[in-house]
Amino acid sequence: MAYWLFKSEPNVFGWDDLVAKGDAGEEWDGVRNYQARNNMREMKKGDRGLLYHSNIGKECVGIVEVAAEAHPDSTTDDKRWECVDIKAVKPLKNTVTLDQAKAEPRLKDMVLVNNSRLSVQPISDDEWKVLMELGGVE
DNA sequence: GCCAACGTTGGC
DNA sequence: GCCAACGTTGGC
Repeated sequence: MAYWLFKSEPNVFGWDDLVAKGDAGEEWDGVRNYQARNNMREMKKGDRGLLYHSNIGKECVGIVEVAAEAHPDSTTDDKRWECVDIKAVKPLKNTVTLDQAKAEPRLKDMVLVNNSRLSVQPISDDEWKVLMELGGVE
């Protein structure tokens, strides 16, 4: 199983909004970045990820799951853009802030720390374990 | 609100 | 195919 990190601005679409969507989840549309799109194409149904709040909070807030694999982005007719559906699994007991990630030596290679602008990022198995530990998830 | 970093666009 | 200019993102 692969792990991913999804970024969003909570005042636009945040964790609470995703939770409100329930098991149906939400189409992660609007991504107009090739790297992010390529990452989404790699996703398999059932892959896990974290939702990260940018600007406000700057923290990972909860665990999400890929509910549907890449399909055309319904918000555009441009064939280049695809997106996946994700749903909320459960919130982290402790949110993991960007400062914590930066301060954690085992996360020094995390994409979030080095390229905070990429909106959909891969997380390695090792990084995931550290994040779960920091997040208070057994 | 500012500005640095990055990605994309378009002229050559 | 290169690179300057531009727009956007996101941390501060």
